[in-house]
Amino acid sequence: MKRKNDRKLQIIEAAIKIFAHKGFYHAKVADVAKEAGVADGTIYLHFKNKDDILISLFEIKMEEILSRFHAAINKKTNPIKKLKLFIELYFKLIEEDQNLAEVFQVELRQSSKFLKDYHNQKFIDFLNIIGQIIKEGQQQGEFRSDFHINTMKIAIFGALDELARQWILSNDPKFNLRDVAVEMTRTIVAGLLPINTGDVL
Amino acid sequence: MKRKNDRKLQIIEAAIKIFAHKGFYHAKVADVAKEAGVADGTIYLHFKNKDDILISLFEIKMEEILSRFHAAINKKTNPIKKLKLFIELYFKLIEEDQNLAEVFQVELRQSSKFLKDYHNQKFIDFLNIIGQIIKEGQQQGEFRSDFHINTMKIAIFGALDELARQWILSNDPKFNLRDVAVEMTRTIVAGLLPINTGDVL
Amino acid sequence: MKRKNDRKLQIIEAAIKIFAHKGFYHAKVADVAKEAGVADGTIYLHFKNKDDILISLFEIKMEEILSRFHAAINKKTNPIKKLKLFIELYFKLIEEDQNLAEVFQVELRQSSKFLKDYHNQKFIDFLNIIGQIIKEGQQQGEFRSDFHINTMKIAIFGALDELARQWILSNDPKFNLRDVAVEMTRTIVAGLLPINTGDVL
Amino acid sequence: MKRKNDRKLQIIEAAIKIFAHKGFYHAKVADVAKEAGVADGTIYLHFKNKDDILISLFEIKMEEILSRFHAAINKKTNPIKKLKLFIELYFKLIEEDQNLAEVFQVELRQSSKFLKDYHNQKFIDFLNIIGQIIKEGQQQGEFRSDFHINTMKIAIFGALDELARQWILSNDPKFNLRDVAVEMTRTIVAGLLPINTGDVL
DNA sequence: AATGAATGAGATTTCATTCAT
DNA sequence: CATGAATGAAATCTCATTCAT
Repeated sequence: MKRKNDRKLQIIEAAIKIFAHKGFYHAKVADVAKEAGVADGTIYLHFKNKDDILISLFEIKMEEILSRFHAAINKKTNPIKKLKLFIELYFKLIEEDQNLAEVFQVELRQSSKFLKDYHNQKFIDFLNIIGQIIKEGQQQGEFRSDFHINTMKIAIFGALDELARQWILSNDPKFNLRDVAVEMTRTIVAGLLPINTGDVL
Repeated sequence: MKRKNDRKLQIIEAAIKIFAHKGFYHAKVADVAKEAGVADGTIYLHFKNKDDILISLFEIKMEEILSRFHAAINKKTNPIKKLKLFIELYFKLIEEDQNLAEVFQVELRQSSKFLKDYHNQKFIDFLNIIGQIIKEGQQQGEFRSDFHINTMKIAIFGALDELARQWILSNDPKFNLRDVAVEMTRTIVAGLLPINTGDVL
Repeated sequence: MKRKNDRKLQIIEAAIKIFAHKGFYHAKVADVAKEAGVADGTIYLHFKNKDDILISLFEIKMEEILSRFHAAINKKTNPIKKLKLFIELYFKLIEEDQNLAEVFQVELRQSSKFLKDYHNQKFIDFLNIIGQIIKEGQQQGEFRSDFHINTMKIAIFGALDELARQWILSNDPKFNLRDVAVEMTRTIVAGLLPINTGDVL
Repeated sequence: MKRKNDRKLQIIEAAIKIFAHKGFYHAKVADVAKEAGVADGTIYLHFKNKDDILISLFEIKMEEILSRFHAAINKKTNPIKKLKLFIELYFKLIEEDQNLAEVFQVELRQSSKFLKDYHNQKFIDFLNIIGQIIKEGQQQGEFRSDFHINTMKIAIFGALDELARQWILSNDPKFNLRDVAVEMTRTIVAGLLPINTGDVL
């Protein structure tokens, strides 16, 4: 049993690399097999079809990520600290495994719409980490309450995600995600604090 | 015998519809031809190949969008008003032509990495509309200066874009982009105002 | 009527050039039209289809060639002189219009087998010029009689033709067809003279 | 599961038959596949593309032919005997495998100009068998020396080749290649013997 | 379980030919 | 007569998936 899972992970790691470099549609199953060092047919002992590789990859990796995020964030109690940490963790994640990041950013975004029967619950869970933090912030009076949590969690994720994407696409060495994390934390928190902006708008 | 440009636009409109519904990779050139009411071969009188349909589509539509945004935003002088307007225009754009929005959001994001020799200058121009607004805001002392314009323009675009994407993907009638515009304007402006957050972080 | 024929010849000249450079199958009717300076559709006012361009081209040009050869050769009476002249005329023909030569050599050879309903009578007539010369030579006792005219006319044509082909393909400036004509005349005549070779074979 | 080479040869044999009957350009890859009893896609496991079938076919068959000719001819020492043998072998080759002959005669002649990057070294080697025989003949004083070997090898090949082609195209049962071989040997040898023809020319 | 040769459906693209102007 | 935009049949080639070994 352990062995079987090893082989599956081995294929997934190969798939991440290949999908990141060629894109899901341009990647051939044979490419993944070669990168994984197995025969083409072996892929089909572990995955239903090509789509299933992408879905499984996402499920498995996302589970790891969710655990990691939950574990780290639950150690803090202050919502602002939690938000700061989330941002740091997110950019660290991107930096650590660019290939995985690229697959998530580009391929899954596009694919979830076309992969049959795939409801992307893990992504929703991920967004909800932010949602939960904001909620606590509102409950504790640290954040304004004149916005919807569902809107804001998407907006925050979108901001971080787009920064991550542009960081991946650009190869500018001056584009440093740690600095970006500091900037973004400051700005996002500023945007959420209970400060009246009514007079300028 | 239609004017050459008419025929090209007719195919582009069909392509937007088809690509939005099926996705670029799942869409057949024959689908586009049928939707446009022309023969398959006619496509190739106007476009080099399938990729070229997507690129041309983007170039032409993006030009329109850039003009429209520039024209509207240049009528205002106050950076905060400009930012507010940008957000409104962006969501209006998404609402007006969901198919186009979907193609831009999903297909082009994925494709721009693989379409050969396609440097997406128009997208950079679009981002720079936000960049320019922020810059003016900083110069006029309306916004903080402790962040990079290039970071912030990406973040703002990412936030709006992700909201738009989720709006398109969800069909929740309660998810109203006009309300979102109001919320986001308030929050983004709050995030940029020259207010010290140092004490909470 | 004269005008109509002019237009047809104009297309034929263009076709010779295009077919010589690209080969019949790789040449597009549109290429021929462009080279001729007419619209694609105009071609079909003068020719039934693409095959018909090649056939007509051959018929018209071959008629000219046959007349020219007959006229020149009939001025001589001696079969050896006639043969010498034929060889000279043939290489001169090749040198004069390489494009036409190339079309005849490569395209027609291949095409006559696949062009529907085309029995290549003109080519037979051309071979028979040689046949007639040999026949006269035999009758006048200048040539041996222990070979078949039909065999020999093909062999002689083949020798000259292959030399022409290689001359066209090579661009060796030292490969001079006039010298070749001299050599070949000497050798062919030697091969036909009534000299017994029985002892060496 | 056949040996890889078996499968390739099987496809080549099918291709020879199909190309001979329909011509390279009119033959569909699907025709070859069907004749070979394999799926269309299988062709592409062994050949890069349709052109590659023709080139591979030529290379493989030509190698066989060159070996066979070299082996047989090297058993003789006398140049005249060698030439006689060459002629016999050539016509035998044509008779033995008419389909292959047809492909070589018609298709390759036409194609070699267009198949990209294909320098037909094997054909040059084949011509040089004749060249070598003539050279030996000259060195041993059996043949005249007042002609160029490079000219004569082409002429001899051309004569034989055109006879072969006409034999294939005609279906005349009286057209017998063995008789032709005898005639041609006599004539070619006569043409090369050191006999002065200066007085008749 | 693993292999990898074989499959064959399916998509892009070409281009000879037509016909309304 | 001439045009050239439009047609659409047809062919090459790809690649996810299967299955005998």
